[in-house]
Amino acid sequence: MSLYTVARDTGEALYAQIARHLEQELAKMYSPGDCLPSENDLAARFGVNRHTLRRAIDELVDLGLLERRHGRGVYVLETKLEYRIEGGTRFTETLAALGFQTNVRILRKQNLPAIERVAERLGIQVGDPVFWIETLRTAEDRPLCVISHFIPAGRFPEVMANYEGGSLHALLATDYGCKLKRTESLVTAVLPQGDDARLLGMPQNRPVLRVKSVNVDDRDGTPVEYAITRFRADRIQLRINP
Amino acid sequence: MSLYTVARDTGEALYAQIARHLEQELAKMYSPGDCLPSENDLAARFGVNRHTLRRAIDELVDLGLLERRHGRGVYVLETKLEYRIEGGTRFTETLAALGFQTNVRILRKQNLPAIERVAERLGIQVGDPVFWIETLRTAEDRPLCVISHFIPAGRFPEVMANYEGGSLHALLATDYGCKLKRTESLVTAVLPQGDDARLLGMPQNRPVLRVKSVNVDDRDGTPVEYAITRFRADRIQLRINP
DNA sequence: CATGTTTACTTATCTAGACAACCAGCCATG
DNA sequence: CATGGCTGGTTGTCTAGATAAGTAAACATG
Repeated sequence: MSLYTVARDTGEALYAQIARHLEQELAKMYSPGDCLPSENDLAARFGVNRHTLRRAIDELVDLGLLERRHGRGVYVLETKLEYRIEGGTRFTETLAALGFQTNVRILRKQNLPAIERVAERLGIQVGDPVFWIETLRTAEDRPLCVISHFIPAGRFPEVMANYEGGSLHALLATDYGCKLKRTESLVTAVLPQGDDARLLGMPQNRPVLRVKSVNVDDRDGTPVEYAITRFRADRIQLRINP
Repeated sequence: MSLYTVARDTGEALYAQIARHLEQELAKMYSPGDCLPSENDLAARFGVNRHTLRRAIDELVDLGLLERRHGRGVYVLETKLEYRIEGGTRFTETLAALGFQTNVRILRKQNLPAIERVAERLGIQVGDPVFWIETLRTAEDRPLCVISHFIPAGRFPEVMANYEGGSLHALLATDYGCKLKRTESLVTAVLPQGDDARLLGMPQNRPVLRVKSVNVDDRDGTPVEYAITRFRADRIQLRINP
């Protein structure tokens, strides 16, 4: 009996036991950036099939503790001490997939020099040219959210001319081959500012959910888009699952 | 070649293609509450192994579109305009870990019969006794959030008497050995109601972030606490990492 | 030295089959 | 009629093995 043998009779699934075990081990013996032993090795160590071990690792990946890197290994993630909620997904795309009739209206397209906050998130210099695209999205013909997109003009010179509605992300994917990946989302609640209340068809004194997000190109990790989305709070609810 | 045959050469994984296909089908041909064909049937229909089909369904379960019921089938969920982000973590504990001087003040402790909404989330019957504990948490001596905790009195009879401040979760852990795990969080923005604005020291017309969460005992999966937290929106920001 | 190739590793996906656990409804028995 | 068990169906888990595809470093070649 190896030290690592797992009891098989507690009713708890093997993969769950292994996940718990690994989680403790991570805290004790690993640091952020470390690479775990290969799946085959771990499977042998726990005396289970590789599929079962993968299922265990999947749990920890979902928890945000580990990250898989194809062809390289499984790595321990930073343990950020931020207000952290796992996850992150495309926002409006899911709604469309849910069968809601969604629509995009372009409110504004403009070329601007980057201010500090935008430059920092896009990884460019203050003053570098940035496309500022503002859109209004509706679901079932009722306004859902206003989005301000900021895109580095240097990297995507033709986006401004080519974007005529629809999914901006899809455009970046088809024209530039970007594989978009959301890196962070910050959620706050504020009162609507500027034209937002009017655009969203809501009273000035009702809150909006503001989500700031950065999308990077998963191929090289460079920021591609910084977006600030304002949802009508009465029409949206963020679900956060473990 | 069946109508449902999936191309196997596009680079996109089979399960992903099937997930996309099913997602569209859900929107067109199914209603909330419907039961899908069995995994075996679907696997046969798409001409793939049952494991591959399960993987596809897993995707849609993660998206919140479907729900598995052991021994019964896979069911279509309600499509509320609900926005889903993965993840979930303890809330105030993290702040303490960040080095903030935090404090808990008990506003109210009371024994109540469960109303439907609470009973449903705690997995008990309407009318069953529930402890309702309301707390105000401060960080650096400034009010941060008000939390309404609902705890099944039948399972934790002495909690009410024993809880005198500090971490309620810690109490549940030490006194009952609970291993708390957050199962879901729903985030909305609303205007403060009741005494919340006064308690939080903020104007009535500023929004609060309301987070509803359920904590279960990870050992047996039974709900242990249902909590509704109201954060001062100007003091908090939810970070959601992929 | 620079560059392309091979090789040995990794994770990713798919198939196949088995059994466990759970559920609902049918049916025999009292 | 009421109860309990049987039975066929469902999802849940585990094993086994194969192949694809990405990675990094050693290696060969110019």
